[in-house]
Amino acid sequence: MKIFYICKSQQKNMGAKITLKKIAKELGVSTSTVSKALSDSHEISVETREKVKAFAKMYNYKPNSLALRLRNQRSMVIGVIIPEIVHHFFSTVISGIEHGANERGYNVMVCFSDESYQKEVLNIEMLAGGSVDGFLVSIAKETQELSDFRHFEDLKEEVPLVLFDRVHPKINCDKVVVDDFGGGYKATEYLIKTGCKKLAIITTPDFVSVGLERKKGFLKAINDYNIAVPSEYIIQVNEKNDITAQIQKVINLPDRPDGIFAVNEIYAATAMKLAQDKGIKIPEEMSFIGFTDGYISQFSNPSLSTLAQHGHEMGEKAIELLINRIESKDSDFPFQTKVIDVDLKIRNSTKKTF
Amino acid sequence: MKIFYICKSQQKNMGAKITLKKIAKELGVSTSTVSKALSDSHEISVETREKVKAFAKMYNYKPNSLALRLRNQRSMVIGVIIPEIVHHFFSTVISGIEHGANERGYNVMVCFSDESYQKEVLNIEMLAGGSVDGFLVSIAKETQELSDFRHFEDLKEEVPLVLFDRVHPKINCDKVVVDDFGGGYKATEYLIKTGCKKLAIITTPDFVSVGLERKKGFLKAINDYNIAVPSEYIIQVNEKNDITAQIQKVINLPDRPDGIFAVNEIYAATAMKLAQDKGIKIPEEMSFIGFTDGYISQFSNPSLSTLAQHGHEMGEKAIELLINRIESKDSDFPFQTKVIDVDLKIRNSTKKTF
DNA sequence: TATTAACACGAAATCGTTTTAGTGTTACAC
DNA sequence: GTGTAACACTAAAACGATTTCGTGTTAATA
Repeated sequence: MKIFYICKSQQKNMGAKITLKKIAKELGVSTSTVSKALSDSHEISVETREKVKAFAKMYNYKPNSLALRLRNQRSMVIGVIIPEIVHHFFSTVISGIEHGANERGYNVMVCFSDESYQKEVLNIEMLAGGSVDGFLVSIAKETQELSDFRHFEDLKEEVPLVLFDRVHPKINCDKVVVDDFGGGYKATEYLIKTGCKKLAIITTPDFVSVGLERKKGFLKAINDYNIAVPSEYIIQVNEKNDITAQIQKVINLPDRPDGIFAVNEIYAATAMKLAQDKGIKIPEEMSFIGFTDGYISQFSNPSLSTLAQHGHEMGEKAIELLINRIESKDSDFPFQTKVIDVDLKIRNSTKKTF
Repeated sequence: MKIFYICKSQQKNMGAKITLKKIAKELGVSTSTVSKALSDSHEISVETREKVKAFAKMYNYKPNSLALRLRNQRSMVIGVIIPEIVHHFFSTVISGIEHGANERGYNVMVCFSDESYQKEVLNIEMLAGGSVDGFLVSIAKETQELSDFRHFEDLKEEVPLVLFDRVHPKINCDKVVVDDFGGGYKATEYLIKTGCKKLAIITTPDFVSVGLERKKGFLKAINDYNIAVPSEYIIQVNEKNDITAQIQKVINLPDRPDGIFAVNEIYAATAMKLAQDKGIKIPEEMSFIGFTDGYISQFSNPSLSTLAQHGHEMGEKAIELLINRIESKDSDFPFQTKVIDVDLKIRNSTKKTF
C-alpha cells in the first residue's frame, strides 16, 4: 500500500491538481466517502478515514476554493476600492482592513479607482458578480465632484457596502469617518492658543468631503475666537493645476498669515518648504499644522505638527461593520456611522507655549 | 409583455441574485437557450435573443463569476503577497501590478506577510486552492532569515510564481529585481566624486537580499577607488532594536564620516536628522544618499539625494512575466530575471560640484 | 426465523455557468 | 411521399465540492 502511494505521488506534478474525484477513483470509493472521510465523519469507518486522509496528505490535497464558494454561496472575500494606494493614510487603512478581515476568515481584494469615476464603476462591476461578499469603498474625487452615486445604489441591492473616509450623505449605508470637523477645530484652536493671530487654511475644493469638514472645523474655531479671516487666506487647491503655485500665493502675501492649517501632509510640507525658502522662521514667524501623521510629517524639518488619523483603526472598524452586516440574518438593523477620533500631535512646526 | 417585466422587476430586491436558471424559468425556455441568447448565438432566433436580452437587462443580470471561473478553470485573479503595505515603494509596485493586470483582464488580490514567515505561508495556502491563477511575491524578512522556501517549491507545482524585489537564488522562477548593486555603486561613486573621503554605509543585515546587494555595490566602489572603510563605518541595523541608537553611533564617532550611503529612506532621513541635531552642516560637512524616492526624500530638509527605484515599472514587468507564464501553453521556456534600472536623483543632501 | 438497528458507503442533487450532442419540427427538393 | 437540411431549441455533462437521502450488509433482538 505504501509503495502504491509513493508510486502515484511521483506523478503528481504531471497531471493537473488533485481533486476529490481523483482521490475517489484511485481509492475505489465514491467522492462522498472521500469528502466525509476528510471531514472526519462518523459515517465512515475509521479504517477508510485513515486511508483517505493519508492519501490526501500525500497528494497535498487542498479543496478548490472556487467550488466551495460556489456551493456555499459565499466567497469569503471582501472587495476594497480606494482612490490611490501610494498614500500613507490609505495604506494604513488597508492594513487595518486586512487585519480585521483575516481575523474573521475573510480575504481582501484591493482595487484602485485612481480618483476616477469610470474606474470606480468598472471596479465595482468587475467584483460584483459573486466575487465578493461585501464592499469597502472610499469614494473617488471625481465621483464626489460628479455627485453620481447610482453604482452604489445598484450595488447595495446585491451585497452590503460600507463607506469609509470619503463618504456622502446621499448614500444610505454604514460609514466610518475620521473626525475631520473636530480635527480642523483642534488644529485651529491650538494655533490660536499659541498666539497666532492671522490664520490661513490650505484645503481642497468643497466637493472633497473630508476637506470640507476640516474647513468647517477651522471656520468654527475662527468664529468661536472672533478672528477675522480675509478671503485670500483661504486657499482651495485645484489638483489639476500646479499645486506649488497655488500655495505660494498665500505665503507671498504682503500681509502674510502667521499660522497655517493644511488639510493634508503634502500641502503642509509644501507650504512649509516654500516659507523656509523665503527665509521665514518656523514656528516663530509662521506655524504649521497638517493632517495625517505620515512619514512626511515625521521626517520634514522641522517636523510637522499634525492630526493623527488612526487609519488602521478605521480599517478595522470598517471591516467589522461590514462583516457584521454580511453575517447578520436580519439585515435591516439601522445603518450607523462611526467616527474615529483624531489626535493632535505637536511637533516642531508650531509654538509650544500658550 | 412589457407590463409583465415591470411587474416582476419590482420583486428583484426581494429574492436573491438573478441567475440564468431563473431567467430561463420565467421565460419558459432552457438555461442553454438563455446562455446562448445572451452571447448572441445564431443558434437562437432573433426574436428569442431580443426577448432574453431585454429581460436580462431589466433584471440587471450579471453572470456569477465564481461559476464561470470554476467552469473555465481560470480565476483571472493574481495573488500578490508583500511584506508590508505602509511603505512607499511597495505601494508603487502594487500600483504597477494592478495597472498591468487590469489591462489584460486580471484582478489583483493583495495580502500582507507583515514580514512574518508564518503569515506568508498562511497567505499562500489561503490563496492557493484555485483562488488565483498565479502569484507575485516579495519575500518576508523572516523567511529570508530562516532561508526556508518549501512553501514556494510546493506552490510552483500548482501555479506560476514570480518573485519581485526580495528574491532568492535558491528559488527557481521568474524574477524582477531592482539594480541594487548598481545603485549602491552609483551612490558611492557620486559621494567619492563630490569629494567625500570617509564613507560610511547604513544597511540591513546580510540576509535581506536587497540590503546585501546594495552593500556589495558600495564595497565595489570603495575598492575601485581605493578607499579604506573602517569597520565602525559599516552599520547593519537590526530592526528588532532601537534604530536611532544604532544609527547614532556612526554619527557620534570622534572621527566621523563625511559621506553616508543609507540603503533606504528611513535610515537616510533618520541619520540626517541626527546629524543636524548635532549641528553638522549638510551637505558641506556630511553628505547623504538614500535609496527609494519616496515622500520622505522629497520632503525632508534638506531634500535627500536618492536612488529612484521605479516601483511602478517593476510591478508592470512582474505582472507581465507572470501573465505570460500563465497564458503560455508550453510552460517550460526558461526562467528569466529582469533587472530594473535605478536613477540617481541628486537633491540637496549632497554636494553638487565634482 | 423474521424484524430491526447499526454501520459503511453510494447516488444524486445542488451551486451557476458553458458547451456538446442531441431532438423535434418545418420546408424543400427529388 | 420520402429524404434531408435548416432551424430553434433542450438535455445533459462538466467544473469541484458538500449534503441529503437512500441502500445493502451484517448483527442483534424478539
